[in-house]
Amino acid sequence: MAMPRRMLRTPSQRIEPAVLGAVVYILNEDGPDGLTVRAIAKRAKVAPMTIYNHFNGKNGLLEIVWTDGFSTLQQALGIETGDPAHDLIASALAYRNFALEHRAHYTVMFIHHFDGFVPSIPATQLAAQTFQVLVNHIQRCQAVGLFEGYSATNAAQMMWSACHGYVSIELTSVNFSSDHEGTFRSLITGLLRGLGPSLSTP
Amino acid sequence: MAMPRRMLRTPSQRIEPAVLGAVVYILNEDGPDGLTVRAIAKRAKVAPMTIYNHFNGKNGLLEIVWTDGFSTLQQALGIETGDPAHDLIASALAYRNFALEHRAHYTVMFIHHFDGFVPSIPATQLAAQTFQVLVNHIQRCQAVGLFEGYSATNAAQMMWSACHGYVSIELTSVNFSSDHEGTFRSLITGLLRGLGPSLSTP
DNA sequence: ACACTAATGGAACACTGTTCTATAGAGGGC
DNA sequence: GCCCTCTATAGAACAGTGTTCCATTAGTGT
Repeated sequence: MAMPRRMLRTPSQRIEPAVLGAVVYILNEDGPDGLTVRAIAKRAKVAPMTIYNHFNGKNGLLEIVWTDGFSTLQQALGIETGDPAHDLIASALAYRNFALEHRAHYTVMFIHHFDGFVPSIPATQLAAQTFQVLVNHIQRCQAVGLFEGYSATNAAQMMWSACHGYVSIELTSVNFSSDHEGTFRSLITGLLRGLGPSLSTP
Repeated sequence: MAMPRRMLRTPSQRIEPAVLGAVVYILNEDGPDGLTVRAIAKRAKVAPMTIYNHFNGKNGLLEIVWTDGFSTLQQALGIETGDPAHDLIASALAYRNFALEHRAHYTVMFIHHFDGFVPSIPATQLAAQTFQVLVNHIQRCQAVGLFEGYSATNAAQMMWSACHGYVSIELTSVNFSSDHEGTFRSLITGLLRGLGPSLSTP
C-alpha cells in the first residue's frame, strides 16, 4: 500500500467552484492578509499553477469576486414597488445586508486595496451601472417631489456615501453605536428627510 | 579623487524627519503599494537598518503616522464658538479638509489596511478620543434641542459615517458628483436637518 | 484502447519585511 | 588636536510573496 506518487488530479469541472469557494472562505476567515495564492490552492486542494491556467493569477480571482459581487449587489438594489421613497430605503437596507452577508465580496469591492489589482474596464463599468441603479431610485423620488434642488447624481452620491461609510465602519468593527441596524436605519431615514422637500411652513 | 567606500553617515538628528518625510512623500506619490522599507530608506538617504534601529520597523513608522494624524485631526475638530450646530458643520468640513490635505495620514488611519499593522492600545485610545470630540459636539447640540431622541454616540456615529463615507470615496476617486465640496456640504447640512428637531407642525 | 489535454510537484526569479554581521564614520570627552 | 564610544552603514541571509517554466502523468474525449 504505497502512497500515490502525486495527488490525484482534480476533475476540471470542480476546479472553478473549489477555487472560488476557497477565496471566499479565506477572505471571511483570515481576512485579506491570508489570501495568498498558495493558501488558496491548498484549501481548494489544487496545484498553485491551476490558478494561473484557469484564472489569471490572483488578480483574475479578485476580478471574478468583484464582478460577482457587483452583479449580486445590483440585483439586490433593484427594488421597485409603487413607492419611490420606500424603495430607496429598502435599497439602502439591502446594501447593508449585502455587505454583512457577503463580507468577502464587499471587502474586495470597497474596503481592501489589493496590491496590483486594478479591475478591468468592463468590471468598472459594471460598478458604474450599479451606482446608476441608485441614481434611478433618486430620480423616481424626484418625480414625487423629493430631493428638490439636487442633481440626481449628487443626491445618489450622498446616499451612497452614508451607506458605504456606515457599513465599512461596521465591518471593520469600530462601530461605537449600540443597535447597529437601528442606527443605520436612522441614518438613512434621517438623510432622506433632511434632503427631502423644503421645510418651509406650508 | 576616489569614491568614498560607503555613503557618509546621516547625522542622527536628521534621520527622524528624513524618514518620516519619505514615508509621507511615498504614500502621497506612489500610494500604499510603493511604501516598502527599502524605498523609504532610499528616499530618506538612509540605510534600511536605520528604520529598525530608530523606529520599530515598518509598523513603527505606520504607528507614528497614525498617531500624528489623529493628533492633528483631533485638534482640527475641536471647534467651539457659541453656536453648536455651526461648530458641528465646521468640524465636518474640517474633517474633509484634513483628509484632503493629509492624504497620507488619512490613508493610514482609515483607508488602507497594511499587512500586519495593528495600532497599539494607546494609539487606539487616541483614535477613540478623537471620536469623543464629535460626541461632545453632538451633546452641545442636544442642549439646544437638536438630535432629539438619539443617543449622542449613535448620532456621532451617523455623522462620522457620512463624513468618512463621502471622503473615502472622494479620495479613491470614484466620486461621480460634480462640485465635491458643495455636495459634501449638502450631505452634512441635510443630515443635520434630518436628524434635527421633529418636523411635526408647530 | 489510444491520443491529447491539462493538472501536478518542484525549481527558480524578483520582490517583500526582517535579522545579523563586520566595518567605519560621527560625536563627545579630554 | 586626539581618542574612544556609539551607531549608521553595506551586505548577506531568511522566510514569505506573486509568478513562470519544466517534465511528468493522470484525466478525458474519441
